[in-house]
Amino acid sequence: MCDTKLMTQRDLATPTPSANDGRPADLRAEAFQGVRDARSRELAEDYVELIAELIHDHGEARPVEIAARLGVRPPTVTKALDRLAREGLITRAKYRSVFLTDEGRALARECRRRHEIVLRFLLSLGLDAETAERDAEGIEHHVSERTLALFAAYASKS
Amino acid sequence: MCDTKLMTQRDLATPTPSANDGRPADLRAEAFQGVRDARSRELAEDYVELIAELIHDHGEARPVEIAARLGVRPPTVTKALDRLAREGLITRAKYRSVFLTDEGRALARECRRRHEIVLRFLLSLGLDAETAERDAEGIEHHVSERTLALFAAYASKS
DNA sequence: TCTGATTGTTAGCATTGTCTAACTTTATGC
DNA sequence: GCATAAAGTTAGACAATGCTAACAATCAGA
Ligand SMILES: [Mn+2]
Ligand SMILES: [Mn+2]
Ligand SMILES: [Mn+2]
Ligand SMILES: [Mn+2]
Repeated sequence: MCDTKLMTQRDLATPTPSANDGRPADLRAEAFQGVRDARSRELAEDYVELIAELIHDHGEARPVEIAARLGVRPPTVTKALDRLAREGLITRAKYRSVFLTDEGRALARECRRRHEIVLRFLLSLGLDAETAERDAEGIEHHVSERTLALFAAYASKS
Repeated sequence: MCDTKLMTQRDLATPTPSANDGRPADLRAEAFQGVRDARSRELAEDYVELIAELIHDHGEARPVEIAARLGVRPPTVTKALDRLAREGLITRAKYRSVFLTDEGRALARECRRRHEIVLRFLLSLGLDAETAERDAEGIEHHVSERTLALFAAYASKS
């Protein structure tokens, strides 16, 4: 039934010190931790960025609009907005539209900046607009300030 | 208690057709959906990539090593491996080391390729090694094949 | 001003991903 | 070969993120 040779613990223990050694294990773990942290912030970032945009373009941010633009169902938005309110990024009253707190507005500004730098960079690399927008939406949450600076420099130089 | 002016639904409804119009709402929703899909694949990708690397470098992939490199606790790994097995990416027996299925190996190869292209690209942009590794770990899951091609071209050209 | 359509919330479910505490199995070293 | 150390699993908790179905509030038009 089981055709894989069952190796016992420590079987091939000879470390085989090939490529990456030293203490990259720690650094790697930190990198992964950083990615997990970024992932936990993604949702809030996309929400506040979108809310700021809706307020700017339409005068207000309604849950139904947020849901449509994010491509999720209204109850998902309700729950997410509750979390954002709990985190102090927005204020809201039942059945009413959504407002950003100062903190939320600051985060939105920061996200919009990142988004635009990444997007402009991808476009300046020669990527088509649609793919650029798609990729930027994911990448924006995972670029360090340092990388962002390089992206901005490249985009303005080209 | 509530100092925000409570706007009623449709208050500032004048559409204010500023910048982005047309049907970008749909496209945006698709972009967000794509990011959500990518996010749901992130974990499996990092696991199989790491497992392949451990097998290559050390002859086997043990949960304790996986946990150390990812910076998570052993039970987290156990549960994740159960999911990967259920998805057909790995095979395993209790208390034994982990093996990749053909499908898992194929995914690992693909992830490694993406990871390396992104990493080389960031380095060729002038980013320091540590930040590059950090950012690559997050970005790799959100670059389209098209973007990847541009990254590869830039890196080899520079 | 009703009344039907639209919008929003609630309740309840499923999955993922993380943890700690406690337990079991395997490996190691004497 | 046994005792201890190390590795791995199980159980159970919890938060986040999504969904559907059902209900409630608001809006808009006749
Ligand atoms: Mn985004
Ligand atoms: Mn964005
Ligand atoms: Mn990664
Ligand atoms: Mn990777």
